[in-house]
Amino acid sequence: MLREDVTEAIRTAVFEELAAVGYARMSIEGIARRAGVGKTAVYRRWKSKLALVLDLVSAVAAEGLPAPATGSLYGDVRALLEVAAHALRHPVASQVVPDLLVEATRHPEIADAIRAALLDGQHGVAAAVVRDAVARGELPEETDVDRALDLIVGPLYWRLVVVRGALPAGYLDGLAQSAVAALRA
Amino acid sequence: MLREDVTEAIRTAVFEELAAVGYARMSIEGIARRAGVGKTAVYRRWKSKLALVLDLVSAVAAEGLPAPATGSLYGDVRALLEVAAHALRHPVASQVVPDLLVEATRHPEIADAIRAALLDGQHGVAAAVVRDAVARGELPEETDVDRALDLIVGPLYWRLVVVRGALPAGYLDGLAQSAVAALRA
DNA sequence: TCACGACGGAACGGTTGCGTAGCGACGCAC
DNA sequence: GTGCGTCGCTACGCAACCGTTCCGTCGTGA
Repeated sequence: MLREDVTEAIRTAVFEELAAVGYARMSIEGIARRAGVGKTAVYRRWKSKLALVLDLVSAVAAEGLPAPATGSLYGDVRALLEVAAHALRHPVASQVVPDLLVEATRHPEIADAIRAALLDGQHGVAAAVVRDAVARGELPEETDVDRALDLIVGPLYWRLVVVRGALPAGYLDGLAQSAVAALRA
Repeated sequence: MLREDVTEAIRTAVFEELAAVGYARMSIEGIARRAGVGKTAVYRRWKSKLALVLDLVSAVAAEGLPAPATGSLYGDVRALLEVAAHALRHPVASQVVPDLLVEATRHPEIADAIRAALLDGQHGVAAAVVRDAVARGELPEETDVDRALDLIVGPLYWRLVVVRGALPAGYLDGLAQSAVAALRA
């Protein structure tokens, strides 16, 4: 019986290590060190760094994403941005996500895991939002879900992760407003 | 006198190595190997991996960015997107840029270099586009340049670098149209 | 022609991480 | 109380790079 508290300590350490040094530099030794655990304890649970990360990403995927249903396109978009901003402002997530995205181009398994954990979930939520908006007559029938996602999340991701700029009060409101206008165009 | 052809071979190798393995995994030995050059030749020119990369990024910065002046906001935005899409579809750039952006959070010097090389240039171009549009009455006086950049480049970056999705025909046209609508909202 | 300097290559000692093995200690089930 | 499995820890041989040093070679300018 593997001790659950040790397993949890390792999981936590992996996230911290991933944020601190990135996937490429992350080592099993470093994880064990940070977790206050022997290397053996890690190897007894996962066979490699890749397997370890894939397992954690999949665990995140299982959490799911709340689907907004506020009754208006603006409301739904605003809610979606709120969730996204909350996630991307988290210091660990905002570091780990782009790091793994880059690494994904070198490891197809990571790409698959990220797709399943993040992108698919987002796509599902966006599809529901678009479907509802079409039903209400707020959007044309032929609205493309992927394009909608680009327009809604893209600007926020750019600001928070690429430029790493501030998020002034009212920014999300304006962004939601702009996104709705963009979707209608 | 350092031989220019050797210097150039090293520069090329760094870009390739950066794209292939990323900054974290990149080694001086690997660069020299790829360039078909002795380690000595590299160390004779740059004192470290960081100095080497900073020098290359600065060189890119010196190239500058063309400022569109098509006479309409839509035309300017469309042109800007064309340039950005061209850059981000380049296999090396689309790998190196996000990699260095992540690394920038760990090395302030890289953050500064990237800012000088890419973000400042973009900001300048966007400022000119917004200024012209305001002068033509296409945009309100108080339009924020950073927000405009988020709305224009964000969706494209998201699609090309994050989702790594295709760029169907007419996508940029639609995106430019949406961005203009978003800016006016 | 000759001296100088950059060249590629090999080797140096040192560090770090790999994945594995063996250690005694501890805790839990029977 | 006895055994079994996991625990943290140390050590192993191996590999990759680090940054430096010393070769012998080659091209160029004086």
